[in-house]
Amino acid sequence: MTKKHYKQVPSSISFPKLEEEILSYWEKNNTFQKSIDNRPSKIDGIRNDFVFYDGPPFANGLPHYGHLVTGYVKDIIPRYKTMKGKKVNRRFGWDTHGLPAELQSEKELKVSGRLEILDYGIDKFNKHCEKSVLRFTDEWEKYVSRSARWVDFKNSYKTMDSGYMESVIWAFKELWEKGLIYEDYRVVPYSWAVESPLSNFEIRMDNATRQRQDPTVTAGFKLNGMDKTTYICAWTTTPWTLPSNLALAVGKNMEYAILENEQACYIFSVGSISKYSKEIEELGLKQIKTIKGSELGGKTYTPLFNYFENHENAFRILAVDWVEDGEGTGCVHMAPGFGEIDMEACREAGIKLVVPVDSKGLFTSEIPDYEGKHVFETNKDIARRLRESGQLIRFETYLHNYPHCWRTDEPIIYKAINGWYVKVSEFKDKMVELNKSINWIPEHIKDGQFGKWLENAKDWNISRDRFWGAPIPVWISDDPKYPRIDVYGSIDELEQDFGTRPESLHRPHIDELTRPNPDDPTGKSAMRRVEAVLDCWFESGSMPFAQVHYPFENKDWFESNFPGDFIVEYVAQTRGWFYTLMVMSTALFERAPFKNCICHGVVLDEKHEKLSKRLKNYPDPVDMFNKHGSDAMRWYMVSSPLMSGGDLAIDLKGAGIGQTVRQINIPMWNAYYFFTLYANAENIKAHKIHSSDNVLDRYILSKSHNLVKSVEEHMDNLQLASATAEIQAFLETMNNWYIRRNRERFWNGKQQAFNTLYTVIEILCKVSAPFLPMLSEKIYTELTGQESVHLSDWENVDELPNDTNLINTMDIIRETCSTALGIREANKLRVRQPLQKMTVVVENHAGLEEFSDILKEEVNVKDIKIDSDLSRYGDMQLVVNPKIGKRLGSKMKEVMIESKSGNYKNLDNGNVEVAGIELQGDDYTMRLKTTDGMAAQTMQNGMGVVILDTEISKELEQEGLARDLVRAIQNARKDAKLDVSNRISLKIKLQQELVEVVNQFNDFIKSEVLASELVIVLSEDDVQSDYTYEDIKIGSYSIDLGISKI
RNA sequence: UGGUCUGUAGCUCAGCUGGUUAGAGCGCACGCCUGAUAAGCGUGAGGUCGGCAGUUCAAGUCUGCCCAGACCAACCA
Repeated sequence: MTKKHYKQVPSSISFPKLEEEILSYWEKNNTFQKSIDNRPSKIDGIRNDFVFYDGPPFANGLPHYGHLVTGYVKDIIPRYKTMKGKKVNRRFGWDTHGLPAELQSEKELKVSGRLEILDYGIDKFNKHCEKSVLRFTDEWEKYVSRSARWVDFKNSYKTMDSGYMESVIWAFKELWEKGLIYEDYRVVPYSWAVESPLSNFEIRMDNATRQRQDPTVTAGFKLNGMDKTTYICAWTTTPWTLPSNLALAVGKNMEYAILENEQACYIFSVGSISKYSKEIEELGLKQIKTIKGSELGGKTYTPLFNYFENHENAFRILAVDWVEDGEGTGCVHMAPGFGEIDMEACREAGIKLVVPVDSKGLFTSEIPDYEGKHVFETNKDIARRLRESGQLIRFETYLHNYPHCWRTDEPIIYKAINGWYVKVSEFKDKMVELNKSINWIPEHIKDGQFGKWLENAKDWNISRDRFWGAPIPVWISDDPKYPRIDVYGSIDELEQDFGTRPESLHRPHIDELTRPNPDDPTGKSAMRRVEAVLDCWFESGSMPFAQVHYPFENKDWFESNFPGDFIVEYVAQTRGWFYTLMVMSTALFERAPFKNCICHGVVLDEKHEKLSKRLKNYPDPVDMFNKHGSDAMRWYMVSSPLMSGGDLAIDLKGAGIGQTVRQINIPMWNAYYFFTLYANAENIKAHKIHSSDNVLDRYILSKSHNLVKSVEEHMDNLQLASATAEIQAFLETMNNWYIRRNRERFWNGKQQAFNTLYTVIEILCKVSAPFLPMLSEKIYTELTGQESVHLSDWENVDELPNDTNLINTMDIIRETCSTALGIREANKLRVRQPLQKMTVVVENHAGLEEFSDILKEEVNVKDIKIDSDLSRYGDMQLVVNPKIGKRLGSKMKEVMIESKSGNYKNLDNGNVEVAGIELQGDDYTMRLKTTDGMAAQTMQNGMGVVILDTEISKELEQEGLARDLVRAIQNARKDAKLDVSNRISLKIKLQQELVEVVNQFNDFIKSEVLASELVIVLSEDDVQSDYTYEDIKIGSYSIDLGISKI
C-alpha cells in the first residue's frame, strides 16, 4: 500500500460541521492571536498597525441580522489587511452605561422611577446594573465566535471600566477648558418615562419619530380693555401646556382679521380664516376689518386659567417676526416651560418661565386641579373647561409625526430643564471641513446624509439625570454667595483635592467626595458634584482614546495611530456613533476620527419590511448556521447590495443562503475533492509552480493572476461585493473549464497538471480567506500542511504569469466549443457520439492550432480544420463601429440604415464605402451570416463560424456505442461503490449486434473502465454470484452488465 | 415641503466615461453530460429598462418634469 500524500476527503461534506471543526482548531492553536503577534507594530520605524474601531454594542438582547452583517465586514477587512502584512488588533467593546441598563434593572428590582431608586439606594441599584449589563455577553460571544469573527473578547473594553471612565472625564475637562461646555436651562426633549432628557439625535434615531394621534385645541384668549368681548385665537397640539401659558405671539407684519357677531369679536390671521370657515359660519361671524400684527403687540389678555395670574410681565401679546401662517391661527400660544421658541421669546420679553410638571410628567401642586395627574391625561378636561367658559373654538384630533422615547416607546414631552451642553454649533464648520478627508462608502453619505447633518449640528445635551453612567466631573459650591466651579479630569486630581482616592467613579462613591469651598472665608459652604451623569453617547464617542486609557497610558501609540483606518456600521449611525465620534474627535484633536467608513444597508424581510422579533419574519440565524453554515451566510450578505448601502430582502427560509452554498461552497469543495482524489490515486505530491509548458496550465495561472489583482483592487477600494463577484467568476472557469478539460491529464498522473491545480487552489483559498474563512482554512491547511491560511501572506501577483493574449485566445476556443455543442444540440447529436470533422473559420486564427486537441476532446470530433476564409461559408455583413458616429454626426443615421440593408461596396484600396462615406480600419468589421441549411453556426461574438460534419459512418456509430457502454460500466462501478483506482472483471450479456462493437473496441473499453478481463456472455447459465448485475439500456439495445472487483 | 437613494425578466440583482441584438443567478420548460455525481452544463420562454418630454447621429445610461418606494431633514408653536 502506497502512502497517500493528501487526506482522503469525502465528496460531499457538511459545511456546518466543518466550521465547528475549524473553530475548535483555531481555539486550540491560538490562531487568532498568532495572526496579530506575527505582524510587527512598526516596520523600519514606520507604523504598521491597521486601526479598526469596533463600535460597542449594547448587550441587552441577542444579536440580529444587522449585527451579523456589520460583524462580517468587521472581520473581512481585518483578515485581508492581516494577510497584507498589517497588525490588526481587534478588541471587542461593550456599551454598558445608560438608560437601557437602568430600565432593565428597574424592571428586575421592581423599583420604578427616580424616587424609588433613591429609596432603594443608588449603591445597590448601580451594583445591580453592573451585574445585569453583562448578562448577554456570553450569548454574544457565542454568536460572534460562531460566525467566525475574530475579535478579542478576553481583553475587551467596557465603558464602565474605571480606566475608560477616567479617559471620558479627561475629555470632558479638555472640552471645558476649551470653553466648549456650558450649563444651561433649556427646553429639551424629555422622556418622562425614564425621567431624563434625551439628546437631539436620540429622538431622531431609527423609528423614534412616528405617527401619533393627538388632541388639538383652538382657544380664544380674552383681550383686556376692549369695548366688546374680544377673543384672539391660538392653536395648540399640546392642550396640557395651556395652564402654563404666559404669553401669545403674533407676526409683526402679518395681517389679522377681526370678525364679529352680536356677542363678541374673534381675531384670526387672514391666512387662517378659510380653515375655520365652519366655526365662523356657526358663530355667524362677519369680518369687520383687518389690522397688522404689530398693532396687537403689547395688548394684554386674561389668562385662561388663574394658576399664574399674578405672574410678572405675563399675558401680553408679543409681536415677533418668526410667526408664519402655518397650520394654526397665526397666533401662537406660548408656554415657555415647554417650548424652545416660547422660552426664548419670553426671556426677551422679561417673562420668567414656569414648569409645573415634575420629572415623571405629572402636574405639580402649582396646578392644584391636576396635581399628580399625567399631562397627557388632562388634555380632555382642559378642553372641557374651555368649552364651559366659551373659549373653545375648536377641538379635534390630529395625526402627526411625534418623537418617542427610543427605549420605552412612550411619547416624549418638551420641558425646560437644567443641563450640560457641548457647544457643537461653535465648531461645526470644522467638522464639515474634516469630513472632507473621510472616504465614505457609499460616497453620497459624505456630502449627503452625514455632511448635511454636520452643517446643521445643534448643541448637544450631554447630561442625564440618572444614576448608572460616567459622572459629570463638575463640583459646584452649594452657596451661591460664594460661587466656585471645579472640573476634574483624572483620578489623581480628585485625590489631590479631596484627599482620598475614590473607590469608583460611579455614583454614589463619586458623590461622596466633598470638601469645603476654598473661596468661602466662612468655611460653611461645600463643593458638591452636580448630580447628573453623562450621556452614554458621549462615552461611545470617546471610544478611540478611552479604550486605550489615553492620555494616562498608551500616549505614543494613540498619537501615532489616530485617526483609525476603518469603521463600519449601518447607515443610521450617521446620527449616532459616527456623529459622536466626529464631535469628540473634532473638539479634542481637531482631526477626523476615522479614514474609511462603510455604511451598510438594512436587512429586510422578503416583503421589504423591517425584521421584527414579534412577527418572526426572518429565518433564525442559529438555524442558518446549523443548516448552511456561517461562511455561506457571510458570502450571501457581503456579495449583496448591503455593501453599497442598499437594502437586502432576505427570504424566510433562507433560500438565498442555500443558493450560496450551491454556487460557492460546493464548487470550491468539489475542486479540492477532485484534486485529492486523483493525487492520491496516482500517488502524487504536488508543489507550487509559476509556469508550465501546458497551455491550459498557463491559462489558469494567468487567470489566477488576474483574480488576485482584481480582488486586491476591490478590497483596497472597500468594494467587497465586487471582490466576491471576481471569485465567483474564477470558480466557474476553474471548475467548468480548466478541470473538466484536463481530466485526462489527472487520470494519467501528469505532475504539471497537479502542480497547477495545487497552485490555483492554494491561491483561491488565500483570495477567499476573508470571505470564507473556515472553508478556505480547511482546504488550505489540508492541502498545504501549513498552519493557517490566515497566517499566510497575500499572494504576490508579480510571480504569476500574466498572458493576456492567451486569455483572449482561450475565450475564442471556449466560444467555439459552446457554438459546436449548440450545433450538436440542434441536430440531436449526443456528445458521446464521435463526429468526423469540425471546421472553425476565424479571420484571425493565429495560435488557434495549438488548441485543436482541446477542441477535439470537448466537441468529440476526429479532425479539426481551421480556416480563415469566411466568405466560403456564408455571406459577409458589414457591421459599422458605432463610435464613428462622433465623427459623422447626422450622416450616421443613413450609414447605419444602408449598412444594415447590405448596401455597401468594397473599394479597390481595401476600404468600404457606405452611403458615400469611406470607412477604413477600425471603422467597421465584417461579420459572417451563415448560409442557411448548413450544420453551421455563427459564434455569438460574430467573429467566426463553426461547421460540423454531421454524417455518421458505421465506424463512428460503433465507437459511439462503445462509449455508451463505457459510460454504463462507469455508472455500474459507481453504484458498486468502487474506488476510481479499483480494477474489475467484466461479464457482459448482450445482443448479437453489439458483440461486434465490443470486440472491436475491446482494448478501449477495458482501459477506460480499468477492466482486467472482459467476457461476453450469451446465456444466463454463465451468470456468477460474485458479480453484481445491472440491466442497462444503450440506445435501443438492452444489456446485462456484471462487474466484480479484483 | 426639501434632500439623498432606489425603480431593469416571475424573484434577487449586474449593466464602466451614452455606442451594434440589455445581462447573470434563482424559478419554469426541454435537452445534455457525468472517472467531481444528493453535483455539473446547454437551450428556450419571459423585458415598451417606472412614465412623459428633451439633448444627441445614437439614451437603460445625460437633462427636466411626473409617479412609486425607502431613508434623511424641515414643519409639527
